[in-house]
Amino acid sequence: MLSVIPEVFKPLERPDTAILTEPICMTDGTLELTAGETPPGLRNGERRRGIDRVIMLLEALLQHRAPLKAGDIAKLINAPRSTTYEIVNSLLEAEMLETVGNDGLVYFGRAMHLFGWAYSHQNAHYRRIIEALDGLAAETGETVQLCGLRGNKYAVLDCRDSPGPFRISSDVGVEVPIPWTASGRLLLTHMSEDEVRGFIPPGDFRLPDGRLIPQADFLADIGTARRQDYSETSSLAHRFTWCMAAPIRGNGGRITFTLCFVLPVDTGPERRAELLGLLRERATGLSLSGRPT
Amino acid sequence: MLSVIPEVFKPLERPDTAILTEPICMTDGTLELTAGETPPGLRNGERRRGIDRVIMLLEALLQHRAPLKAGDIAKLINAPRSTTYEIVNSLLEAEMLETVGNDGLVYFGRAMHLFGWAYSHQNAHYRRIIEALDGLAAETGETVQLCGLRGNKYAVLDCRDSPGPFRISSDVGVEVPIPWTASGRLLLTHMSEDEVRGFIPPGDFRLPDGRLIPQADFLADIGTARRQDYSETSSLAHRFTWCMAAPIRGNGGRITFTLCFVLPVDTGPERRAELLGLLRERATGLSLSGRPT
DNA sequence: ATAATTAGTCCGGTATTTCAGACAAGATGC
DNA sequence: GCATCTTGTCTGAAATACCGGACTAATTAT
Repeated sequence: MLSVIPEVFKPLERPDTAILTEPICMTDGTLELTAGETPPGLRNGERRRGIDRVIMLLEALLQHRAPLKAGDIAKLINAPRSTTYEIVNSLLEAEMLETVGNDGLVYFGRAMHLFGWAYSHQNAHYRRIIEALDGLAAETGETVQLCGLRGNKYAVLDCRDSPGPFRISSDVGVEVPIPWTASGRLLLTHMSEDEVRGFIPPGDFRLPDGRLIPQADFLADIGTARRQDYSETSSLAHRFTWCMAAPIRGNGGRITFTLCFVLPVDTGPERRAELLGLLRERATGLSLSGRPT
Repeated sequence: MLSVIPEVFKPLERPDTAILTEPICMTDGTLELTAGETPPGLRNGERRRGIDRVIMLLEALLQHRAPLKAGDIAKLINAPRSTTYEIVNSLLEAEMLETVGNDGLVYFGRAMHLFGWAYSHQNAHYRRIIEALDGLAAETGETVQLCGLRGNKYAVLDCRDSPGPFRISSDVGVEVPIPWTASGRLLLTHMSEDEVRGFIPPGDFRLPDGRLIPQADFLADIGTARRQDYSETSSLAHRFTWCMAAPIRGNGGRITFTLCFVLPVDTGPERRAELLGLLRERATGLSLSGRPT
């Protein structure tokens, strides 16, 4: 089965750390020919399904986090211009996309909002989780996040920012390498070491500041998280943060979400202990089943 | 240009008041043949694009407001079973859909949540609107809604329910005939009378209790709304509600959203006046441009 | 037990959609 | 002013995605 997620976004094969955040892949006509050589695995005249184009388009918009012109989308997702215009117009008509301003920019539309709303409100479980998120934020005044996996990356699904000046929470929906996060360790506790090794793109072990997390350490962390049923990291993705995460288990006992606090790294130990206790209590209260034996 | 929205959902041609909320269109094989006659306008072997199927599928899920099995989706959107399975699997892989439980049910997935979040947070305007919604709800304790158009229907885009026992707010995303609502009158103020006549499906003038709104009255209401710059209705969609709506204008001076209160019909006049003042003040504060001259 | 319905997968042919490229008009650069 | 790039639309042709239908299991009804 052909995976739809294109190599552009998720360099599974050769992770040249080419994580897409800016429109870097501007393969214009000339460049495509000169650097041709047909990068092994992708034929030149590759024809794709409309559905797959749609998925790639939406994913690209999400990663870009800002309105884009149809032409730029075409370059980003590596699709013919004519096709892209066609698809964009279809999605506009369905209100899944919306024009922004008067320069031909498009972004997500009303329909997406409603679909997302349906996702997060139709099942009682998610609603209770959001209430807990609100509660934790209100009671503690700290930054709280709901996290989960998306493919082989970690993503914040929702968050409540601390009202204070300490605001480093990553944006909702931005994909982050799993080893950068405390939650990531919990979210992999259901995997064997081999599965983990095969799952994480090698480039994801390099932190934003250049440090490299030894794979063995990461695997050990996962073991610790499994034993403790929570996970903590300090100064990993950001130098000044202390993160703590607690698991929410789905039907199969598997960890599907985590709740986590993002604290200033100089938070005192007793305050941390207090917050951790609160976090774990709420998270287990939200789990649909206990820890697998 | 072929509109993607299928007749199943929006009975434009012959509005037999067949608004779809329950899976009523279960045209099983036999019935399809007996009742055949090829309902004019739709050929039997009609082949459609994958994209269009996707749009119809998502729209059907939204209207149904509950997880569905692949087979039922196929019936609902009138698509071949094999195609539907194929599409559902593609969307599952992209996490735009998600399996629910263990009976092959599917519903919106994580990706949709993120797309929707992106829609509602990326532009500062919408964020400010949500803050206003929260503020109005907190200050007044009443039910507040953000509304807009979706195609030729009205839809609640977000809401804050009153904490009290009075809870009749319609669900976010449910499509409602425009003439049933106060907001609907405001949202059509940019149209000429002829445009309105062509826009509203005739069946939409019939209220849920069977009463019929004369088209002339409705057109007059729109005129009043245009003049007053707000709109009120009582006991229209529900017998016991008093609705008031105030416009939020987009870039072109056109009304793109409305804020509205849904009150118990016995709310006193002075309280109503107070609430209306507050509502109009907040709404105009959110508009990007003034009333068109 | 037998029949009938449903769930999920698979396959070959063809109606359709995607694709490449052309084109005009606008924008931008020098 | 002329060259270059971009935007948006259109068209013909070919690759293929969608469709119908077949098939197996599982489930339910009679």
